[in-house]
Amino acid sequence: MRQVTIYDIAKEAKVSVATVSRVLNDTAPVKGATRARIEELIQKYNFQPNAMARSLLKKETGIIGVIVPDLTNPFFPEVFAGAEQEAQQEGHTFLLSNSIGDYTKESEYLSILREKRVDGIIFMGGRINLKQCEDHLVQELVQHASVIPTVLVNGGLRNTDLIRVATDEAAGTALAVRHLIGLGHKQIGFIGGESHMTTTSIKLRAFRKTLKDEGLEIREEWLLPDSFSIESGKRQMLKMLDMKERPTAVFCVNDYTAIGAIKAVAEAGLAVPDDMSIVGFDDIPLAHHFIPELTTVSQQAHELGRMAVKVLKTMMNKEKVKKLTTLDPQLIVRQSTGAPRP
Amino acid sequence: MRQVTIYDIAKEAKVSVATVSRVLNDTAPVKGATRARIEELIQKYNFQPNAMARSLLKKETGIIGVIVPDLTNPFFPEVFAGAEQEAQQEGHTFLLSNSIGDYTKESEYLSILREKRVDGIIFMGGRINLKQCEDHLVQELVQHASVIPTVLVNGGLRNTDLIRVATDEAAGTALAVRHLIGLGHKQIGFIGGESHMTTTSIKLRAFRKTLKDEGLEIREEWLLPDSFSIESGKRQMLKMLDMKERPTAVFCVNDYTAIGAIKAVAEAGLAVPDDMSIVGFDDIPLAHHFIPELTTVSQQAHELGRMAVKVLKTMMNKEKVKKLTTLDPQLIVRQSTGAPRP
DNA sequence: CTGAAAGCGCTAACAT
DNA sequence: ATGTTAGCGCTTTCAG
Repeated sequence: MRQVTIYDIAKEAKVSVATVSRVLNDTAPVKGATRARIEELIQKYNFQPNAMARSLLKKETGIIGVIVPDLTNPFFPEVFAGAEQEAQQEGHTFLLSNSIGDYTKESEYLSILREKRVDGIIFMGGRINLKQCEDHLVQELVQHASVIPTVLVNGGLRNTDLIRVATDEAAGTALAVRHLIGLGHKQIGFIGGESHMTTTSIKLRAFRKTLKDEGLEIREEWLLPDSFSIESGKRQMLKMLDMKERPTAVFCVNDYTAIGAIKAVAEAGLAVPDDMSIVGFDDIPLAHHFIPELTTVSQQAHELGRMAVKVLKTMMNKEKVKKLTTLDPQLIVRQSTGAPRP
Repeated sequence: MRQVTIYDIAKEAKVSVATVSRVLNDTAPVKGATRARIEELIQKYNFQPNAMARSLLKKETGIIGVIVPDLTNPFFPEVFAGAEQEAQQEGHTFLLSNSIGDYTKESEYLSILREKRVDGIIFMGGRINLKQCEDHLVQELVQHASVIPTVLVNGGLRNTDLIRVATDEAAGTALAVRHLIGLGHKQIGFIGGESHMTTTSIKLRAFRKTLKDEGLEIREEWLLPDSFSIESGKRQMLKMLDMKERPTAVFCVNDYTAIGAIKAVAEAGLAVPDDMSIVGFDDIPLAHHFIPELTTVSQQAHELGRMAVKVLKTMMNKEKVKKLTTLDPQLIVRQSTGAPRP
């Protein structure tokens, strides 16, 4: 069934398409009677103008493309919701895709977004979280970004000046570690995170710096990166519990590893936080439903999403934007941290 | 910076746009040399054809619109991931929007999707989960569906023949209740769910039917709908624990209420499952990380998403489809259910 | 194998 | 206040 066009309306209303367009967009005065007639027809046929035809000449689609690594990770829907809220007013819509961290897929989506002439791109995960990113992947993104306003969320690419929005993970780490120190801990470990990802190295560096600044010793054997899963948290905590001398508290790179660590402690018949304080990162929903409720650092995912489109909007207006917009993370103190046993 | 067009390529290659189009779409033989020259230019300028111009005349956009009530609820990202996987091959992309269950917002998005001429719509949540839906909301959706292939996921609209894909919630409920009965429970309660939503009434009806079929008594005071939150589960379980005579097991409408119920039991100093068996519904990630791990019914969210686009694809091909495609839920037995105390 | 030209549905000068 | 017309960037006959 062919959709009705502006021509059909015009013909039946006995006016030109220009007039119909005028009432559609309220872009010039139209006589009351004519307008009424046209509006009636629009109602009658339930006419909705073809956005593509319009975009073709206006050169804007009202669409923002979003690439996330894994929507199944609760962090991203939260960012998305924030972005959506901020985009609401301007009536922007989102083309969303999961890259599953697969660089090929990222490239494909980038192409699709480009073909669809989206007004802007929000890029998360994958290549922008790598400590070392292959050159052609960098170039590709730079190329796209030179044509379409693009903002990288919680990531970046060395030697480029791509616009970024990020929570200050180093500050977040410092917040968490200071909290532990404030509680009286002097022996603190680090668990989780893949070493080739920036989020891990940023946190690890901040971790070391904070300990050092506070005059505490850094014990290399208590630095146990691995991956981001619950399993890996469990594994590394098990390893830690096996040591003759072990920390009284650990900082985990994210909430999943923290939960894994807690499980390991519990299964070893020890108590959190009495025998071991544990702090996570991200504040996923699970964090405050878990028992014990997890002390963690909130990345303000929602705010991150809002900020990303805010920045994107100013880019689309061709105004100047800062290369890096930073968001302050927040420490959420709950039950998994406490003073060490005397 | 104006994007390069097929004309720019054509001019520089000294051929007509038709020829460029031919190599772009491999739609007719082109002499090797010419083709090479053109491909080189395409490379050089990083040319990507404008999808809108193409869609304008092909009358298809390669976009599927998805309306979900709340992406922050882990069920939906899972469905989305399934849909994405299935759509992959055909290269379809998704325009996603959160309606927050707000009917006005649903209407807005429906309009936008229509204007953008998406190839199909996947509709979830909101009005299609209402026992009683206002007529104009029904009509609106029917109208859109008459123009754009639309599938309703886990919901429906009375007196319409909109295409639906859904997990069989009644069967899932029966599965859970039979499991409880098989364990030896004879006194079983029902917790959670808003009464005006179909998911609640479907489950409640199946609950009653199963008890009856198994020859068990239905105690009206043990039927406690409320809402879908953790809080409501807790609240109703508290109420139940206060009764002089109480069930030994409860079926909760979803995992959140089940978790709330468990918390209430734990805080009352009782044990799950020894003092109270609890079964949830949905199998959200939290379900198997919670302590005790939750016995629940999986809706097969991922499969649901795949099926939805599968159905959508056949609709887009103008082939016949069943009005209702049903998916069998699965019982996932974990730790929150067991035999009642003797 | 290649080119010319019509047209997809709409907007925006430019006329009237 | 309204109509005419030229595109927006692409695909697709129809000729050659």
